[in-house]
Amino acid sequence: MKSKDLLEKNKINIWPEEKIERFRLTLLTWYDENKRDLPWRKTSNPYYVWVSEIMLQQTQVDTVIPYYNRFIATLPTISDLAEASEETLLKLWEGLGYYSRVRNMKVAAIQIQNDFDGIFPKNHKDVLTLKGIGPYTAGAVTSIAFNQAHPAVDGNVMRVLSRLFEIDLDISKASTRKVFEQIISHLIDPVRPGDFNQALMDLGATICTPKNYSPELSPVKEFNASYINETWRKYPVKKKKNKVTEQTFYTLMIKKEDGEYLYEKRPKKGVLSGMYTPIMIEQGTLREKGWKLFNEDGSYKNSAEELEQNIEDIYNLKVRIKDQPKGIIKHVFSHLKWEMIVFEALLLEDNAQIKDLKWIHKDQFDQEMFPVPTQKVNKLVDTLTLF
DNA sequence: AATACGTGGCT
DNA sequence: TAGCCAAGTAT
Repeated sequence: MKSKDLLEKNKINIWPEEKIERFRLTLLTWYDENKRDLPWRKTSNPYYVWVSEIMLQQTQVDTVIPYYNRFIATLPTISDLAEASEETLLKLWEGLGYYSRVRNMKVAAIQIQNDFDGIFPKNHKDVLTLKGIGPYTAGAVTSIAFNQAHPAVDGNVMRVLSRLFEIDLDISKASTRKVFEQIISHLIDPVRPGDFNQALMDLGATICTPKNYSPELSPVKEFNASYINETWRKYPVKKKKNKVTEQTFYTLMIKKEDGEYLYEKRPKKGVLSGMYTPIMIEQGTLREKGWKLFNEDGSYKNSAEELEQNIEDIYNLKVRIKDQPKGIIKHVFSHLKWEMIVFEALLLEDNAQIKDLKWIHKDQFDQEMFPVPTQKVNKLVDTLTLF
């Protein structure tokens, strides 16, 4: 669909040129005086801008800063990234979440070596071919690093614009982003497109916030139709999320006498792919159909014998499991909740032939990459009483 | 088009 | 607290 059709269809009236120019000036003046001092704003190196934009996906600025500094200090060039091992990369990303982001960055770095002579491409279409770079990130990097007038529409921008123009479209729908990109293509400052995009995001992050929003404090309130019409509480329109799936796992900290603990590498697909967790058995998937560790009244059964039998059947490991759980750990993902009922166990006999098992000494925990649920379980190690 | 994919902060 | 929210992308 042509851009004009897209805006007309949604009854969005773009301002006259004179008003657009006043808006640019007002926004950029505010930005120049109020922009946040962020490490990636000290450079226009496209590699650094790229790293920051990937880290900032669905992640708050304060969380990203230390990760960003460590990442570029460790891997200062694109070729460093292309040659880095998966373990190095995951350790640098440990705790940030959405780990496919860093795996994709390595793929993209190799793409840059192979397809673009090792130099980050300037052409917007070329940038979009890079793994892990979608419409937002392509617009952000080309506008910020190369000063090209491409929209960079993220959640902030959609929230700001939906309030400015009283847009009723559901911002949680993928198709909606294109409408906002059309608006930006009209508004964006042709001289300072990178600053314009960042100004809109800063405005969304600091003033035009999701909660505790006070439109009268905005530097662009005179342009804000929802403020003028007192409809600002309606925007943005966003569909509520569905409830997340809840899963309960019997989680085993299996220990050897020498202080090593057993971990299992997760499958290549799915949540926390390729990362290590303790042995986890989902409640309801045990061999004994319907077997549970709890009595009907919610109290614990006084024996983990059946769980031991399942471990032997599945892993060829003979273990002695302590009867009472060591603790219950809850971890919330974006799309599911885990409840981990943690038991300590002692290895009696190891006939395992599954290669994705790994013994790790507790003194080595700091050197290993663990996802946060595993880190939470690991914290219980110091409290283990053993047998 | 809808869903999978982490984590931490805030109310 | 349970739910929402944060500079999205891949499939």
